[in-house]
Amino acid sequence: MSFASLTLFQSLAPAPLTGLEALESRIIMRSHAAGSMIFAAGDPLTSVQVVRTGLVKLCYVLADGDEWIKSFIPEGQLFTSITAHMGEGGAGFDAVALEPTEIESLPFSVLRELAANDLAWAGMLTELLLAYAARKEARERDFLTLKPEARYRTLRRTNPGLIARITQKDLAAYLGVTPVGLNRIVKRVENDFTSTA
Amino acid sequence: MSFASLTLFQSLAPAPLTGLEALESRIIMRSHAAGSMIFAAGDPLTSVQVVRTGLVKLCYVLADGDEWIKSFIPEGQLFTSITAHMGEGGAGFDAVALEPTEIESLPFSVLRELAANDLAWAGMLTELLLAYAARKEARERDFLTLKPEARYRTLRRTNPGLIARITQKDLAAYLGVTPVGLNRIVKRVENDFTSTA
DNA sequence: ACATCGGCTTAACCCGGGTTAATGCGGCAT
DNA sequence: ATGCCGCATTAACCCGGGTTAAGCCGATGT
Repeated sequence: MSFASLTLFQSLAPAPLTGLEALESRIIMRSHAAGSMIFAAGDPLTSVQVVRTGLVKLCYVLADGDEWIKSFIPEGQLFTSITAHMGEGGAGFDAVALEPTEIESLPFSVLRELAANDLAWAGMLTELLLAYAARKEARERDFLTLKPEARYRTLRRTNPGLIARITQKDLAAYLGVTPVGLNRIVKRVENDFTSTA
Repeated sequence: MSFASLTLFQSLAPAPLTGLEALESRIIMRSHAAGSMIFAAGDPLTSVQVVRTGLVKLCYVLADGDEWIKSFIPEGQLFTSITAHMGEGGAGFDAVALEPTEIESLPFSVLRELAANDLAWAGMLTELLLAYAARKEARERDFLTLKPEARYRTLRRTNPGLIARITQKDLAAYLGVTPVGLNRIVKRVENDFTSTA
């Protein structure tokens, strides 16, 4: 049986991975209804999660109740809280299912163990972190160099599929504007397209 | 002789590193005058840089000439362009010395070679990337959840030393506001402190 | 000593997005 | 079928930071 996480790891490794059975036996599958919380900020988190089907949002919830979305995780992608694995205690954010979602969960310690003893696994981990760092860097760049409207236009161009799957409210929280603000932007952009066409 | 990069790597490795001589022999030292460019966006970049003394800024320069600062690299820190090592071609940003700066440069291929054949080096690379990812994540979070004034207040609290070393113009480019905008913020914050005191 | 240049400061005006609030709509539960 | 709740939409007003422009100051070069 081919779990999503196994093929994901294989695809990243510089050489064939051994010990997949050891990992496979530690995988736990879980289902989450749309809207349900997978883990909350502060929860102790010892595992890595792979989304098999569905969609997850990772979000910071501020003291005043404001919610800002760090990222969306669609099927086939992995997520975890980095700081939780650096001795900082719990997760740094909430994870919430946006659709009926199936998740594979496996202990981070297993992965760390494999990487500490096997060069192919260590190489896989490096690739994983490189890709993650590149994504975070791209997002930092967007926040630094683009205004809200340009951020929306960019996302609309590069990832229309995501926009179609989520609410405007969540999209606003991801882009760093309020729902009302985003609605204005969307209207403006639509007008641009219909009038130009 | 103990190069800065060697002690840096040692401090991150989960186990003692071997083959340090191989690396040491490939280190090139370079001096850069204040204001001089270390590399430009688009330049092919095959090396990793460690700042020994001085201060470097990494910045995106947009088509319209606007400059936004991705990060400041003080002595003892490492920097490189991640995307340049992922087959994307050149560096994604400029690197400019802000002070008289001495830099150790070493081929990334050497590091990759070591990591591909030695678990301790692979572990070091993992730690390095984890720390980097955590920093980028924290900055993303600041942009997402804080307004410009709050970003300035946070930096003022957590890293006053940096503020003292750079111009207000560069600080503005780092915080994502214009120089005029930052100047207003600084004045406001100073007033808060003197009137409360 | 002088001119130059870049960064800092301040002022005036502009504008995009924040805030609040009202309305409408669609999905869901009972 | 009905009531409810959360999201989308729209309007009115507010405000922080953007823009432009002017004056100032200190460092640098001649």
